[in-house]
Amino acid sequence: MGRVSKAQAQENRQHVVATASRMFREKGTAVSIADLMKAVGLTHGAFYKQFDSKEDLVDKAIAHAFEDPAAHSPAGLEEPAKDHEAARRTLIEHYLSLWHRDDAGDGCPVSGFATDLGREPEQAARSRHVYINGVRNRAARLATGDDDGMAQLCTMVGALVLARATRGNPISEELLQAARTALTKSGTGQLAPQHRTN
Amino acid sequence: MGRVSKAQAQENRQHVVATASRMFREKGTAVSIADLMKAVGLTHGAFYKQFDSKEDLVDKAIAHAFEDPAAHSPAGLEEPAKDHEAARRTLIEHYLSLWHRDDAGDGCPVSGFATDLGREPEQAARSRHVYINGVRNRAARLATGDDDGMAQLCTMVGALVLARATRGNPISEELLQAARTALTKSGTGQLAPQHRTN
DNA sequence: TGTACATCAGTGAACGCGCGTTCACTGATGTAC
DNA sequence: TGTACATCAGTGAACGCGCGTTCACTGATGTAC
Repeated sequence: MGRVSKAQAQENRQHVVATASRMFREKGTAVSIADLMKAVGLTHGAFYKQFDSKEDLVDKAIAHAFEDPAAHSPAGLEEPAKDHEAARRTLIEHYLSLWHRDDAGDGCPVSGFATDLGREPEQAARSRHVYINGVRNRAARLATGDDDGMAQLCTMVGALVLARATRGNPISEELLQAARTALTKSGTGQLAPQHRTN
Repeated sequence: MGRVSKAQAQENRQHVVATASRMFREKGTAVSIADLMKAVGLTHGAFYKQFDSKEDLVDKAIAHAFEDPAAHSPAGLEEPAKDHEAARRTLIEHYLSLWHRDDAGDGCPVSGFATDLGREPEQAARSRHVYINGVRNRAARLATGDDDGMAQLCTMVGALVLARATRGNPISEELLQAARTALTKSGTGQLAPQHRTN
């Protein structure tokens, strides 16, 4: 295959970033360039025509995940909610759903990249400021009258991370339910369906 | 170096497991056998005289982390506390301390292995039952009259993981403090010192 | 207790493999006239 | 608008390197007599 049109090249580039963004959230940033490019449908040699290095791609993939609207508001949250409290409840329900537990690739990058970023040396990780903005943003959406939302975000991230680690055992669902109850003070005893319905 | 005494071999073996337990919590289970054995002070060839495979070691290292008393009760919690509520408060204070944020290797394995275990295929990870016991155990120690401790554990794990991911930015300390306040309803505004004092 | 020999923890070179990265090459795209 | 040539996204082989694992070898330990 010879040269490809500028528009096609741009499209391929975005496809690589979007795919990396999903694969890194799901499997960690250790996913290899060969596997990534295979998933995109290109050969690994093309990678370096588009990116300086793997590190460069990791930065761009993390930034992309935070711009991905699906990661912000999965399922039925696309249209802006009537009021803050309704939006807060919807966010909690989706965040602690079985769908979100089982589909980390399309899920929240705050949970998806937390451990990988925590293991990077402090001065490296140029994407840390993007991550921190994401944390503040999500906390703000959880804020209530007497809480800035940060403790609630901790509860949600912890519940998701623990539910993923214990998947296959009943405690996984119990953790999600316990967090829901604590955050809404009115647990329904009913978890959201496993897969997206929209 | 020729053969080594049975006692010495046993000691070396335990040293490898203990070191792996710390390094895996800090850097993830991707730490190489070469690096691990170097840290222990042996050559990598000796590894297979003691363990079947790296997977075997990972299982043993995770189990060891859950048996490590320091991981259960860091700093001044060695002696059994007078009552459950005092023990609960002490656990929270230590869990959300700067020491715990900055020393993952000697820290709680529930936080340290959560993401690694979450990325393992469900049927693999023979150490998952050890992990689940650890989760139940810690939740029980946080339980109060109207809460089984699971939502609180989510808050603590989330706060720790997020504080590690954002280290170097003020939000890291804010997250720990927000979680403390939420869990004790009496935040002191004062974080524990960075390093162990005992 | 003393000697002879088997055991086996640790050594260090080597294995095949996958990693991130480089590079000569291809040929359709984009451009200059 | 048509022709000639430069550009450069994508290809696929190759690079050095570190990975998990194997193996012939060493020599102090452990044991049999």
